Amino acid sequence: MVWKALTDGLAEALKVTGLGGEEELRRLELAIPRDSAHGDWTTNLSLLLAKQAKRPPRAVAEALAAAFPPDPERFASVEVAGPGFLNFRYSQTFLSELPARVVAEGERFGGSDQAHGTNVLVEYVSANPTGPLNIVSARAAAVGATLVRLLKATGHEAAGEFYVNDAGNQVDLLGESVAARFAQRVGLERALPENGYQGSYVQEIAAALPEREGRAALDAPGGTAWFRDRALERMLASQQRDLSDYGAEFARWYRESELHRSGAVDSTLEVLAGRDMVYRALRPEIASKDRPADEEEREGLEEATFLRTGRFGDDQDRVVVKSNGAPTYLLPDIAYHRDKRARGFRHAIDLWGPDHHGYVPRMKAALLALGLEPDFLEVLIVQQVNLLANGQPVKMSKRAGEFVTLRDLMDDVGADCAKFFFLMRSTSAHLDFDLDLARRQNDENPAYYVQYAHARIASVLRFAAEKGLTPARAPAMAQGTGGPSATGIAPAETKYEASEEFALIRKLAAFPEVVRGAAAAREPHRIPGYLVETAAEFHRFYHACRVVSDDVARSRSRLLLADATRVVLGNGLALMGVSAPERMERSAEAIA
RNA sequence: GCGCCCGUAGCUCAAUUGGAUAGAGCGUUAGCCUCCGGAGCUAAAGGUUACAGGUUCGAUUCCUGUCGGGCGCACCA
Repeated sequence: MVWKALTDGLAEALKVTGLGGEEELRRLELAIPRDSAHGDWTTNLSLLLAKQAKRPPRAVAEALAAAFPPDPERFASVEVAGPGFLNFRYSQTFLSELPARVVAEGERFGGSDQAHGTNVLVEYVSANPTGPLNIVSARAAAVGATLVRLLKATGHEAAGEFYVNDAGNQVDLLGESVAARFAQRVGLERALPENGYQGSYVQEIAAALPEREGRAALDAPGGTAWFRDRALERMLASQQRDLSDYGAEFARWYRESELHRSGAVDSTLEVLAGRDMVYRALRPEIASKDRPADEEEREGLEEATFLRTGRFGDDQDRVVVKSNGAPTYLLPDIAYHRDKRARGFRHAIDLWGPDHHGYVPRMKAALLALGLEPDFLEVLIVQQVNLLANGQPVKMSKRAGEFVTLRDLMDDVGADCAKFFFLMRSTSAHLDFDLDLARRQNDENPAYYVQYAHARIASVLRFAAEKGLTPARAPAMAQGTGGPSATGIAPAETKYEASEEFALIRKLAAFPEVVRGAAAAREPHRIPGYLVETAAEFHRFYHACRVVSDDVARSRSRLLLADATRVVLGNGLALMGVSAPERMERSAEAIA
């Protein structure tokens, strides 16, 4: 991996010149400049070290460049540029051999073992099992699943998990709503509870219940539990089916009820008490002028149990056990994260919806109170999605149960297209999802651009094969040894001259760094961005360079480059969970 | 009132964690099919990065303030 070679080389240069050691190396930033005139890789290390070295940045850069160990297999030059950047340029050998290396590594190309197997748990979606998955869940599912794949690709032991809130008021309310709809179905009078769920799926669940048992449950003392349990399992199964069809994999569906049953909730409270982190008190006074109505409600309240989250950066202490003895949502959630750590995960990444961002300081504070490492939990907020149709926002009312579901979206624009659109944008930014554009199966739809390039390459390879031409390849290829010569292909066997060929090769060479950066920054949107650029680079190459021609050696070199591009596009799409088609049918709409 | 996300081309968004001349797509305009997939390519036009300060070799990025948009501020989950 080039990134590693540069890091090692600069470490050596720092040592030789006496400009720094491990401390300085930690500040090292390597990047692929957007302007290729600035080389294939660049670092600003000398600019960062100039002050402490008490030498001008350019002088530091000169010294580092001179001390950088020669590596003609990879680099042709190390230049000092601008105020003191160090720019590295690939050697012809490296570039000529790269396509063969990409094809030899196949689906492994782009990955690395950089993380050395660090355990990471990614919790995502975790929607309440009280209704169909909505559009924000669809976005979170695309992002979370891709994040897991990115982490795996960079050497993490990563797993996806869905936290099922199957305990508490919300599922009780679902049970009561279903019970009411069931009663109405069998001709009995029963009003929907206040704030009950109104979506049509509630009726569907009620309609599927066996009549005799249902009637018995309606009359039984605590019979709503019967409705609750059945509604819960049905909702859960439906969510699991939707996410599976959508391509979002979860290693485990972790139920909140397990935490209550196993005693993990109680023991977590005991641990917090043992650390002197909880106390019993009445709710603190809130400015009465803002909340006059609270005066009456507060009368007669018993003491609740508070957690000292205020000590750890939260605005105030939070209630973990209500005055009626029931835990708040926070306590089992703390127990859940404690369990994540106990299961051996070194790091937990949670993807939460936009309405939960206020909950982040509370949760982090709670885990600090528990004694977990400060950086154990990392929360990413998946911002909201605005659906647009005919250029107008699609109105969605959760109260009336009217909203576009994940299933609607898959049926409407397809899972591939939906995922591509969600992953195109930065997770932390609001997203306008243009349904009209996503529905369109023509050149205006960016989701097809990358897939088209992949299908086009497959077509060219098929065309060449019919003429008996195959991509250039070395007879014996060393597997998995890494390094530029690992393919064993001799440079003379591939012949590249055109600027479009080298531009494409350079773009392919950047893929591992894009994957590494996307994983490290938790920014999946870099992948589709890179793939669009790569597809564009391929199309440029394709227009400028005839691939299949009478020149057999050149044809085979170019077929190899096309094949390498196919591998990279395929790997990138696989990271996104988007299919890489060998063929694409022209739709009637596209032809018109 | 407090907190979080955000404000970049007509529209939707990037900008490699502070880097070199702020880039794509759509839309607009002008071109390119005897030939490997035209769902493609080439080019033009389009910017005081909301505004005002600050930090430094360097700011779209970090800090402060103002304006504007969205979302949160429960003994709900």
